Amino acid sequence: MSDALHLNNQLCFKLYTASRLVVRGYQPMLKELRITYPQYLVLMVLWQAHEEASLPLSLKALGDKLHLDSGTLTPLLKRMQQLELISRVRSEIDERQLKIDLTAGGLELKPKAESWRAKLREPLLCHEQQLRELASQLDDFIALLGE
Amino acid sequence: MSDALHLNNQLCFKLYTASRLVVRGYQPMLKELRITYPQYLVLMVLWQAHEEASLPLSLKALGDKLHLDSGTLTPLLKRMQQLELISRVRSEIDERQLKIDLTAGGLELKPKAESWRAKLREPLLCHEQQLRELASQLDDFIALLGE
DNA sequence: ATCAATTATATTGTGCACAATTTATTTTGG
DNA sequence: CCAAAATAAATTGTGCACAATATAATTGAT
Repeated sequence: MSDALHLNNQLCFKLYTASRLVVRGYQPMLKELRITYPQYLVLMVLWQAHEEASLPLSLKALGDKLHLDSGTLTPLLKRMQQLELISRVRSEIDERQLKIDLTAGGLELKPKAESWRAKLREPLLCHEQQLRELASQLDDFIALLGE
Repeated sequence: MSDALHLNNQLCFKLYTASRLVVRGYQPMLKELRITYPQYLVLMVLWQAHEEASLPLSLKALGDKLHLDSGTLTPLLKRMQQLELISRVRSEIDERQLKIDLTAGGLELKPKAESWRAKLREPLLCHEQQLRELASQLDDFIALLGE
């Protein structure tokens, strides 16, 4: 049969599709918050760092968590600064580093995101166990590919 | 604790990360074949259609399989035409439709991709069952989100 | 037969991803 | 101390994704 290259047999395509579908699901929230999905990911890192009192974060530290480099983050963070969600300041200790911090505006979005997240999860509640399994398998897979 | 928005607890972020990691894994093949990952997906659809003797495909039919619209596909297919991997011809029956067909050049890449795929899977062979599970769970998840 | 609705593709504009290179700063080994 | 290596960001350039809109061909209901 030789369907090795059959699209629907390819894990890569399933991941690509699932990832885009999820982002699509976030659109109502993102539209209301007036941010993009990658910007939402950045905010999640910063909200979390805020909880842990480890703000500000360098661009590098942020990029390590998201697996993104300065080529992606530099323009993205400039846009977020324009939106007054974050601040971008050179470290005085090490002039190479750019310190990223949350502004009041960026912090304000957190409770809104939390309530949206609850709302978006609602239709999936009855599949909680299935989602937990998927998440766990993805963790293994990501570890397998070398993280 | 309130770690609902913790990055590592978010399925969406795992999918986003896993998807990008896989594409990264394909880079050696893509570099040799001188194509991008989305172009590889298009070729997979066309190779499969070729097997089923259902070429040419309209842009619409291609987009339905990949869940991509003309905004993405039109420029992508134009580039693939430049690379002489595909042909783009208006349907004579319905002038709205653009028929996409494989060229000899596009067909030539298939055996190369097949052998690359075998090589790329090699290090994962011992996790065959785990990958099959993940694929199956992704199918369920994609169906859950409405496909 | 005609025109309104539908369908297929193209276009425009924004924002990632990422490879490759550049610039500036800091660290380190001799 | 100093030059070479390492590190952190920025820049440049290409190619998706996708929303929104435009254009043109076809269909369908009257």
